Amino acid sequence: MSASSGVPDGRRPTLADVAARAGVSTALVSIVMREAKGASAATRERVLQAARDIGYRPDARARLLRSQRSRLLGVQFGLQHPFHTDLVEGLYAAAEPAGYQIALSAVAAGRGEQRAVETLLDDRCEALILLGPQAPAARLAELAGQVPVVSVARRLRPSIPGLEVVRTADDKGARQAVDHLVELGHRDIAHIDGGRAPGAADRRRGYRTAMNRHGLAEHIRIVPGGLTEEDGADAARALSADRPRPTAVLAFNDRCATGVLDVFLRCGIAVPDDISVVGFDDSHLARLAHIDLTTVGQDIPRLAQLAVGRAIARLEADETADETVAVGEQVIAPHLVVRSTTAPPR
Amino acid sequence: MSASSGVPDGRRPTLADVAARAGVSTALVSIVMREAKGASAATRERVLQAARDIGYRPDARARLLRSQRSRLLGVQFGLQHPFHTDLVEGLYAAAEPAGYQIALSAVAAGRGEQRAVETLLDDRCEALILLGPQAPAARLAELAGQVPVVSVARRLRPSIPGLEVVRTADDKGARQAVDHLVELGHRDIAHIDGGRAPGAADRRRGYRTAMNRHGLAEHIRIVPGGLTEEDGADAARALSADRPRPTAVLAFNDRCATGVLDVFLRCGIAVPDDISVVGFDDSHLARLAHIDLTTVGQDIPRLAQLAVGRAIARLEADETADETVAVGEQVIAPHLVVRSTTAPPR
DNA sequence: ACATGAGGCTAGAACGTTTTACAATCGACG
DNA sequence: CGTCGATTGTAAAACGTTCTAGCCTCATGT
Repeated sequence: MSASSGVPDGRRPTLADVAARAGVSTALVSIVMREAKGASAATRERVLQAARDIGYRPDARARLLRSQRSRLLGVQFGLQHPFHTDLVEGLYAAAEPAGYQIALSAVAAGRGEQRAVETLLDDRCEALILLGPQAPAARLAELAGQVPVVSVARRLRPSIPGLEVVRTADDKGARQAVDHLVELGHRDIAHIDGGRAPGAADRRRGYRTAMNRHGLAEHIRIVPGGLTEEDGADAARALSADRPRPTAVLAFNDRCATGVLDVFLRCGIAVPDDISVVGFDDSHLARLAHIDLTTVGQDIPRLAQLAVGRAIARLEADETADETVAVGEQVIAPHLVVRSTTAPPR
Repeated sequence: MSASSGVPDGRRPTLADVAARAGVSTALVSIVMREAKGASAATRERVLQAARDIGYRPDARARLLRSQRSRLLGVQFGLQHPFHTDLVEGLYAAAEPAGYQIALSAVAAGRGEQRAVETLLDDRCEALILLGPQAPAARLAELAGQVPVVSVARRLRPSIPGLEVVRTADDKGARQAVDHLVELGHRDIAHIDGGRAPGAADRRRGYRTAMNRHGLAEHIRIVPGGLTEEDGADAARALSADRPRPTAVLAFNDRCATGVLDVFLRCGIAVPDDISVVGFDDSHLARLAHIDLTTVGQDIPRLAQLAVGRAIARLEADETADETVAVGEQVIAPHLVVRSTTAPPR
């Protein structure tokens, strides 16, 4: 029996209710609500008052069912990846001022990318922003055929039409990490890789070329890893049994590095005294003082800004049939953040 | 020029397209797509084939514009709270088998609860599941007047109609933590509280009564804190200057505890040798071996399951005008998880 | 032979918006 | 004094579904 809403029955108030109360047509109410021109200041105020009175809120679904534009950007992200949640925060910040909404769809245990993307598509998102997508390139190409797609942090053949890539120069990042370690005096530097994860191939390559460049070819050691703490832990266990043990490790990402730190800690291997550890991403995780991880920083706000920018550019271009948007790929530079998990070898 | 879609122009295929191709009415296609009864096996197959041919996917917006039920549960969560992301994972797992969809709306820097809830409402969610909402009770009551609301982890006057509460027995949790510390031999136990955060009052009270019960009334010390690492760090700095310094600290939650650990670490105060630290939530964070925090565990999958269950119960009850759902509040027991940040005092 | 009922299907009206096309009013200008 | 162009407003047709009512057809029971 809550009388907070102005309509008698339980229904949510609609345009028609507002129109009736203000004594105008629904079309006019629509004009006022959209802040379009075509209404006098006086009626505008009268309509707004009526809307306030009965607690009217436009129905987003109906609205975008009618108007072709939904101004909705679908975002797929990994719930448990700090790097992704940081990115999402940036995406909100970039999209809302530009007049676009974000629709979130999480990838989690029991909910794969396929499912995540499907729900976004069903919601009629105009473009898809995929954070570190793992789907096969063919699948992404297929998607890009239906709707503009921005892949963040995953490199892809730039020739796929309708597909934009925004990413950090992963190879360069790995190189920076190796340079830093070499500068500290390390020679035996291992890399725990990310397997087939987005960016893994580039980081692997960056590591390899940097090692070669420093004349450390024979010390190249790549341990299979992954992108979770568990993957890092497994790799670290393998590594700590190796002889000679490397004096430094570059992990695929911060989560992986955290797993590495854990294992070393429990085995009594001191970081950074016995071994140095470098992560990748500079997510929230790395900044926790208890972890305080030296890591390769990605410029997260920038990545988010660019991703939204590319998606929107694509949309507005499609609208005007303007073909001058063929950028395809934006690569931005990483920068090393030195914290306390790296030091000269003993 | 991508011919992947079966319709000539760029349009997304609709019911009508499928109907035309299969040579039936749109109503029948609708019946088939919804797996409703009223179509023969033969035509059913023919329609499905046509749908596949042209790559038809139902339009979620149009669908729920028409059908009164949207089967959509709106979830408000804090992007940066591991406890929340863990919960969201559980919510997906609970909702999808029940035939409900989850719509996510994040609270983040620059995007408050008000905004988060508004977008959910605009999307015509049938019910709202709010994770640790901080909004004033009056606001929540107002919301609950419009739509069933489930508050997770935030206690509220159970008398508010349309509002369900699912939470952990926070007071009991705090008591368990204090009991554990007392058992280890601690007497001087401080509490860094959560201020006005959800659950903070109960945890404060639980701490206080437990201390009293153990005859440690004069050692009660409550330091103002909050729910982020920064809040914990500030409190820890204050605490480490105090004389006598407490031998144990119960922090408001895991994030706060992490901040505490950081500061102690940097000040050269050893945990658990010089001081024991207990967190709250048992989120991902606490389990990171580098942190390995003794904490009060909340049964996250259970909380999620119950939250979805209550929301759905409410909806189905409203539907049948059945008034037997007045549960209002579900409180579930916490359990202490002992890890490596607690030990007997020196 | 005739009602009865069930299965299979369709026409057409919703749902709550936006959009298009057009009508009325009014001041100004020739 | 008629005509023009703004301005302010409206009626009605979309948008892509679901839902209600009802129409066939055919088998069944009497």
